Amino acid sequence: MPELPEVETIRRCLLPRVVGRDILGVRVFPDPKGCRWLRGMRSPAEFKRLLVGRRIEDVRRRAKYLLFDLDSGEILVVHLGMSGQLLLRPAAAEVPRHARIGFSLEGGSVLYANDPRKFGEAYVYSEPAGRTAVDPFRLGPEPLSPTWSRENLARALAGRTAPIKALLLNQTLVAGLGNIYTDEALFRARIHPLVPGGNLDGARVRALHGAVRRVLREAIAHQGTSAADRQYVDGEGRLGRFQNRLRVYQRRGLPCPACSAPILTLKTGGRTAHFCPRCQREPR
DNA sequence: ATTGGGACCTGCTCGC
DNA sequence: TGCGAGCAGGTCCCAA
Repeated sequence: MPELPEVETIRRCLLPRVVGRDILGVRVFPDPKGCRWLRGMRSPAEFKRLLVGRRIEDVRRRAKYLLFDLDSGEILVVHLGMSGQLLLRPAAAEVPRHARIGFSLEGGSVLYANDPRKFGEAYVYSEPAGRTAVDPFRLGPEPLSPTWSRENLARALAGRTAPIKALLLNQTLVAGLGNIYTDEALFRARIHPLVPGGNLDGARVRALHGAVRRVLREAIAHQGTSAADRQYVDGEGRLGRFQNRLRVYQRRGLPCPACSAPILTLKTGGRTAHFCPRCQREPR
């Protein structure tokens, strides 16, 4: 579910609500098949030991990862996978249906990791021994960073034969884009999703670089995309609003906002790409 | 090395 | 109304 704008929206929601608070307790909800959420940790007990009594000093984002800086110097790393949510609720409120972890915070609230599909993950990064799974710090550049230049994108694409759609989804080339925003950026740059990345000339790389930044900024300004299944909500359970501004994603068969041709979809790399066949020229 | 396909899970929607 | 197939925004792993 959550791509860079959704994770950033969650971060901004949680920041004033959790920073400066102590973690009073950690509850790991039992799962008959094992809690995949903690697969990066040796055990739930180890996870709790590293967190209970720690104060949250900051909440940062790296690509689609949320990083909770702890007063121990360690970092609670959370990735929401496809269906994960971080929900802040009063301690007396109902436990979310798919709760995997509950972090009880000073002040009477509980931060729940709620995730029906269990693709999410949390672990404490305590350089280097505590981390055994994903390394969030070996991702490609942040697309909204001032240092991510169009030359940087051009270098990443040079010589690549894979479809540009697949390359934009590759987190080591540029980090934080998922299926929604790759489709939306390619539409805005008028590039067909199957064009081999290395075939893009300077003008099109420049257009793509600008489109990626614009679409991400606009999506953050609208609190992310809560698409058809409405799974994405921020820490207070609020929906995003960018779904009203999507131009191609989840608009198959609807008219292109630029030229009115019906939006088409295709499959590439196991993902559905949405595009306008008239505005985004077929590669040859 | 790069590319492409499948696997991992559960819940929801759609068509019959 | 009920059922199975297909689909879903992410990442990892493997084989070619």
